Amino acid sequence: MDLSSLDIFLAVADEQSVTRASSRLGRVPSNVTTRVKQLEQELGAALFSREGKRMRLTQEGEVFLTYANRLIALADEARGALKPSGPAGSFRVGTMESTAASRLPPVLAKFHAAWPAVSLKLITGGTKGLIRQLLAHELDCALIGQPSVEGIDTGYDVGRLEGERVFTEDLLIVLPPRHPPIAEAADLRVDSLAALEPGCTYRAVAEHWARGARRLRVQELASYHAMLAAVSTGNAIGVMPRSVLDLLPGGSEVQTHPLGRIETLLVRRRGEASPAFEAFRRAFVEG
DNA sequence: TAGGAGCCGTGCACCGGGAT
DNA sequence: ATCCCGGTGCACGGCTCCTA
Repeated sequence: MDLSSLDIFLAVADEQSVTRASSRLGRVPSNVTTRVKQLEQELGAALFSREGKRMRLTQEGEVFLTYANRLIALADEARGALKPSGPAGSFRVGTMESTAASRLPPVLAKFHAAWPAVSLKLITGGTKGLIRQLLAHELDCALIGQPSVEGIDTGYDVGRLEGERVFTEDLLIVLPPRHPPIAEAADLRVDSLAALEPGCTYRAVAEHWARGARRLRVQELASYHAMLAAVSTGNAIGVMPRSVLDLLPGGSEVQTHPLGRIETLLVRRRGEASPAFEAFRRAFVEG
């Protein structure tokens, strides 16, 4: 088992296609097929199930994926550690959509300028999904939302992860332009909540806030632009940080109700700090 | 240093599945 | 039924490493 075999395995797992993986890797498909088969023979397990033309990871493949990600990341880290000039290699950062839009641009610009040798990959998602990916070694660190209210489980496991606060967000319920002002959830005139995926911390906080007073039907949307558009029609409320609302065109036309403060944490697996992570962390701390 | 063995990548042909 | 696309197998050539 060598690193190139792992690269090939990861590319096929990611693309679910030999042809797309081969094109991404700059190899011919037959070579990719051969290398995958060799790896399967060496491991004594079928990593993929061939379903027609689709290459799907088997259960063994899913298990091996975690290890392959760890091995590749460790190799990158080892190469980076030997470079006196600073961190290098790939660095995978998971982030909430809102953080990526409103907070990260200046941090990323600073990081890229300081460490051009680091190939940074940004993956967006909800807090729960990001934590799962971090624990599965599919990410090197993640920016997650951590509410202060009790009773909301984000999946943040302090035994296996460690993190520090990098931002504080003012979370808002976003109300349609002509909705009367509210003091609590019972004052709502609509029963639809436009929100992102189920693992989104902000969505969980909004649902927790409305619990008991109103049963909100969730309209699941893919972006904050779509959320604001849904709110503007008058049929739904939304939930987003003030920093995001301020960036959206039309954001000043809706009404808001404060939902409290949410910490954004920069988290990593406990005890694992690569040179690239330290450099990334400094980009936040030193502003 | 030269020759052989083994490994790896490429090119081509073939097969099967899906779309039209 | 036909065509197209994607996965696979095989032959071949190039490269590297080992040994005499």
